[in-house]
Amino acid sequence: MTDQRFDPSSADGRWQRAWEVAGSFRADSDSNKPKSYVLEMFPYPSGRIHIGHVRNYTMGDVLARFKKLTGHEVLHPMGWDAFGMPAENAAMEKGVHPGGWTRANIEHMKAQLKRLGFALDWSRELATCEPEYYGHEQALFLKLHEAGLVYRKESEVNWDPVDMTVLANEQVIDGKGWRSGAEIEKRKLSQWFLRITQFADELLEGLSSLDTWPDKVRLMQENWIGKSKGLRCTFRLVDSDSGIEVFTTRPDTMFGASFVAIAPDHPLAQRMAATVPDLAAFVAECKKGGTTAAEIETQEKRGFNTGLSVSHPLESHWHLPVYVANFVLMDYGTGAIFGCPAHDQRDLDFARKYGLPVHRVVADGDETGEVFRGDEAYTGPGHIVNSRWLDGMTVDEAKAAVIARAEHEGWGKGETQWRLRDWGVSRQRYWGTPIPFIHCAACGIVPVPESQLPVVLPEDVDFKTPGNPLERHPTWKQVDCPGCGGSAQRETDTLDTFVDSSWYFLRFASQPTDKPFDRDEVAKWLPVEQYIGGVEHAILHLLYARFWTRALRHIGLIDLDEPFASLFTQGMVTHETYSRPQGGRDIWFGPEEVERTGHGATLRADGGPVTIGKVVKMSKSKKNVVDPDTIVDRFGADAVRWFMLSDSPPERDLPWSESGIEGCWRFVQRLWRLFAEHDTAATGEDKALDRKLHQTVDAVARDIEALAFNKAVARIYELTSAIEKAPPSASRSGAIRTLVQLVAPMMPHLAEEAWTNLGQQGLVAESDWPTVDPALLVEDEVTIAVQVKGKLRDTLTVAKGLSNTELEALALASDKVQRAIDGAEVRKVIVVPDRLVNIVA
RNA sequence: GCGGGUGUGGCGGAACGGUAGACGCCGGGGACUUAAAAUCCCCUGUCCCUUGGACGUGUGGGUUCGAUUCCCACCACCCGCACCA
Repeated sequence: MTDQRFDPSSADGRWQRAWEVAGSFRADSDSNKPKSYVLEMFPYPSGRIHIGHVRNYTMGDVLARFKKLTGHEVLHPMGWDAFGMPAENAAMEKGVHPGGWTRANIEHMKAQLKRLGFALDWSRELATCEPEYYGHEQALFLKLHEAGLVYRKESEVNWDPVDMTVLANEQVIDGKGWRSGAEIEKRKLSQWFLRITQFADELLEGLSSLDTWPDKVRLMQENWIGKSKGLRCTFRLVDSDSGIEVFTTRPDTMFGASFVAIAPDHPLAQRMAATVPDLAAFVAECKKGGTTAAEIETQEKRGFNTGLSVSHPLESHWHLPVYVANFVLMDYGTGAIFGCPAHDQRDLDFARKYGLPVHRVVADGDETGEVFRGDEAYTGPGHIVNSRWLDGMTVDEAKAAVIARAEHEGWGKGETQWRLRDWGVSRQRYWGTPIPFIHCAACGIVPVPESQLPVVLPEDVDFKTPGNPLERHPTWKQVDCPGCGGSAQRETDTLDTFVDSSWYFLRFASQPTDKPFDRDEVAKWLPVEQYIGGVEHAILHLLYARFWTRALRHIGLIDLDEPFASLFTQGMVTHETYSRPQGGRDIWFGPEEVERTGHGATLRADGGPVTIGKVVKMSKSKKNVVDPDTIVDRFGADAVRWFMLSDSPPERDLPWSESGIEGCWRFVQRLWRLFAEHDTAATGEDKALDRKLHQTVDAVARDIEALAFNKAVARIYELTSAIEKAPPSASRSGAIRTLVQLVAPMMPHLAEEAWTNLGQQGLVAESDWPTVDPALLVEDEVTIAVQVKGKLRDTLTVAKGLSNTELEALALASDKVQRAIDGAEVRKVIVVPDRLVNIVA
């Protein structure tokens, strides 16, 4: 006799051990089954698993388990994106070592993941912070260097002048350092770059082959790469031989130009600043603040009139003033622009502020006057006006015409420009992959010989003072030059952690000790059939991984263009917030501190009311987090997994709720009763139930493959109700056995327990997905909607496949329809077979 | 500021241009019980002159016999913006 209730506290661990003993989720490279590589973005080991991880990994797990049931050899691995800033912050705040902290976090989080019963091949686990991983990364970096894809150049960082350290963008708050509170400055450093722009065209073209990626991600990447055709041309300085080189994507608006602006770090600005103190002060002022685009573009547009003038290339006696402006970026184009205020918002803001002329040169309607009014630039299509020989052309025609003339007259040429910039990978930090180069006074910058890899991080570092501990370490950076043998220094920059995550999916395919990956194993498993992670990675991580894959193919290490055949971006897990104003600001309470009471909520501690706030992403600062361990303790892994899959479509946010998880718990028990209490000896056929069963199996399979888990869940609820209501029969017994298999990918522990209790041999995780009889998928009756002038007036249940005339006659015979027509003349009847009749009267 | 997305009952959501609200949660009523828990059954978009009807998918327009779905404009919220991962 089975227990009355399903007890996850005993069943979960028992089945997790059974899978481990059976090696159910070991991926066998030599299997001749079709291969399926299911991958979720690996986590940063922050300390504890977040409920968002649980959602992400549950989705991948359902797919991986389903693939196994449908006859695939599945690779479903897990690892750790283990380098990064939080470990150094912990070291500074708590005095622990980043390595010890990270490894302890990994142990804890691994145990948390295991409790959820994920079908992972733990034999392939990796952590990017171990030399066994990053040593291979150093070797790859050196190979890319040999191929000319790695170089050094100057680039700006956020400099904290008090802590004397480089800050990440997130450490700059309102232009000030997060610890010191000092005003941040932009400072130039010589840094390492990867030549991603060499692949810009390929990365753009490749997007069209990724037709199972979300359109939004492809669009975002396309915009990020930002291919644009434009004109590079020279504006000659008046009374000088030299000029200012400008790049523009809008040569059509050239006659609307009213000024030229250069970046504060443009060579001309730098030269002039040396002799003009006011300009030097302005340039220094521009150095304040952070380096992010959002910050630069939202700050007030300011400029400094240099007093210089340039001639307009199309009209040499027409002179334009030259400004140094804080919104012009040295990194993009030539570091100089011409401003056409009427048709660019930034230029318009600037022109209004400095009283510069605003000429309309593109018109979309009757308004064609030269004087442009208002504070909203017109950037849409139209025809050119007030522009001499360009008048009447479309924007595109005018662009081509100006480029043609510039090339003919020799003052400029058409050019393709990319918004994408090369990837700066230098980080002035300890907890990352050391960049394997040596600085020698005699030989310059020399690669570490492959035989000396890995360059291992020193363990004995201190975090008491800010800055890079590698730089300060007493001995680590002192080495002999591999070239001349003289004394030299190691590079102390480490690699951006995005490098670590740009090839981990290759290392999962095989883990040889003498090389980063085995080419044949990569060929067997890659590309990843389904990659799942958050939208926040839509651009950077995914673009870098695509680039790295192409770069490795370029140097002949693999034969793969795109690493991820299909991509899915899941939504966040959210929760309502609880707060109470105190001392002029809100203080927040966690869900476990609060009692929900009908409409409101009270604080358990004092019984007083708290405000129920917005439903937002779970975060420590708002305290609206739930801990996966706690809920697994209370409800077991299956109820938690089921909740992760129910209700919300997987690409949308999922609001966590106490009542929701309780509902899932009740459903687990409801299934358990159904499995335990039914009459296994019953005989006889139940055609309607058979039909429902086969329709459900078919639909659930399609839903899982489309990752529409919420729909699969809804169908399983429907089938469960249908089985519960059906009288005992052989059909019903069969349906219950099949239902166990349907829920097995989602609630694997319950399913194993039930499978055994039903007398089935082996593990349900290793069984075969039920087959569908196509004959049972079709219904023989359909319900037809009958509308009069588009409004529903009646429904008819009729045999499937009636002709249009039969349906029309049946519809007109309806009393309700006749009442709605009310004697009016029937002008038209629209019939959609097996669906609807619409009478237009 | 720029790029991308989302918007449907009290809540999460479903719906090849064709019956809006499947399925779940909450709530209400009932059954069982000494009682509670658990479980089961029924009801549950709003409004009205309630055997019926009107309204209703962020807002305002448009296309169509018919629009949650397609087009245009707007509003609100969310994500990304190159050193958070």
